[in-house]
Amino acid sequence: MPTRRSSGPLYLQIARRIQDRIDAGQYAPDTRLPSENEFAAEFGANRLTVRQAVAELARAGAIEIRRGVGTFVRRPVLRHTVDVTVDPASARIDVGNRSAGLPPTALRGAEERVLALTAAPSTPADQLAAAQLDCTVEELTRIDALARIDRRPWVVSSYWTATELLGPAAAELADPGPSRDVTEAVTRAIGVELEVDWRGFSAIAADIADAERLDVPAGTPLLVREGVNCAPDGRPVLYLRRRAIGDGTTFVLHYRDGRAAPRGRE
Amino acid sequence: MPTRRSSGPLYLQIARRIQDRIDAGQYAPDTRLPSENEFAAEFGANRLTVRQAVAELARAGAIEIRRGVGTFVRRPVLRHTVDVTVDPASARIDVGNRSAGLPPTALRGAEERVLALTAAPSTPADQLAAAQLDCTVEELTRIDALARIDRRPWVVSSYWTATELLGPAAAELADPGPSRDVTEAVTRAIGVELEVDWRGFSAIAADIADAERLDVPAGTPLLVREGVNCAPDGRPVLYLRRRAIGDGTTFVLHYRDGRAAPRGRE
DNA sequence: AAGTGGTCTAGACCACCGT
DNA sequence: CGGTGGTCTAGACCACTTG
Repeated sequence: MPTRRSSGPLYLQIARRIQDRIDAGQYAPDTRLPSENEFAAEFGANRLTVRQAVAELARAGAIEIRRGVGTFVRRPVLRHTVDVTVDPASARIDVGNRSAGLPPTALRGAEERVLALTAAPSTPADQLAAAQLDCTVEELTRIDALARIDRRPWVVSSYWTATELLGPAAAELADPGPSRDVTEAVTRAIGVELEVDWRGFSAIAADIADAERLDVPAGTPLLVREGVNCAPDGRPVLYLRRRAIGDGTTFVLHYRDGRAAPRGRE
Repeated sequence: MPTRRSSGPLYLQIARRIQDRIDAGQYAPDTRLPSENEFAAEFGANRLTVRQAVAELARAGAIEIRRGVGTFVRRPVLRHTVDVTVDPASARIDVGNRSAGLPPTALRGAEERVLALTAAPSTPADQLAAAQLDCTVEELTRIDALARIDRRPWVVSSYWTATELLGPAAAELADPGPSRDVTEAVTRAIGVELEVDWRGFSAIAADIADAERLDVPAGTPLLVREGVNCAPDGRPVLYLRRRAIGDGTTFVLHYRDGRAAPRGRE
């Protein structure tokens, strides 16, 4: 499923061009974008077509539309964080990680493949990862992977870790051929036992890139599960961020022993 | 913020009328809806206007559009459930519940008010709640509440419990005036100590009703946290389902003792 | 008052799907 | 092939915000 370059509907081409300018910093955060009429003139398209492109970016969360004022590049969102300390006795459980002994039925027909391996990446998400791992983006490698269930795209995962830690095992990971458990492969490449530091849940709109990989419309709700794994000495070593198609996934935490799974689910 | 009846843009009025027919069962699940041209003729509107209404419902997840074929009423989604058993030692921790000793800073400026109290409700969500609590919808009462942070809508919560269990305390709850901790008020009304059975996380698109309550566009990603609380004898007593504006909320689970909160968050 | 985005119409052509 | 949704245009009027 190669990324279409400059094909497809006109409104999508326009949306991509605007998004590219935002990514390039040509339109900075909080900056006002050109008006719909100005875009229409520039791209030689009808205002409604431009409008569709702009609406797409707004749904994807890239820009914000203020009626009667203009459209603006969005800054990374302010989040309300609800913190909970889980009993450290359960520290070894990686919520939602296959290697934690999940019932195999939960992920029957699942496979995961590496999409790309990028050294020294530089998007805003990469900056965040660097902050989590107390290092710079230059020291990082990002691994992008796509998991499918029954051949349908299900979750996009990104893993960040120090390039140095990956070492020669990186080459093996880069081979996009085989299906594998990427979490496990990365952990093995790093070569130390990792323990979970924290996990967070949130929901976002699919941006244009994730939308193409998951084969859903931009703006589709995605369930985000992110978190940090540490080396035994407590140093943060791995930051991961999964985006699952939200309305097809539930993470369930069971708090009581010996009870059945939630009822009434198909 | 009263619900607009038959006002507002034409495309929204049309969307509501179609949604009403779906809710009433007039258009059953998997049924094909009238074509855009047929709707246009019926409502005396342009096809593009109808199209906007239909797109709204599709974003809200109520219908599914199949190109070249037609639009169909969606059935409740098949979900992939990832189950994890948390050490029962942490059974008393209600993830994200204020009464569990969360740092007050996490929810500074928060308030929660009851919106409505409905006996014997009958939507699909109510059916699900009844299944979770091993009873019929006739025996249930649903409590809808809206929490705000700094006066901005933040999360819509629905609580289901047996009408009988609520007893006379229901009248007090129904008073929409005061701000209160609804979880705590309901628990007190029931009169027994409750413990957490399970909690689940998923992401959905805001339907038309939630979109109005949260003052966001239909289709906005919402972070869903749902679960069941039990009486000490193990009987499921309370089912709750919160929908938070997804891109403004993160639930963070800390697995290691004595570590700082996730870094790099604003 | 001027400029912005929001809604609506009329009409056209295309791409996709089933028969 | 016919019907469906998908895209695009041209033009119009409205509602909102700011100066």
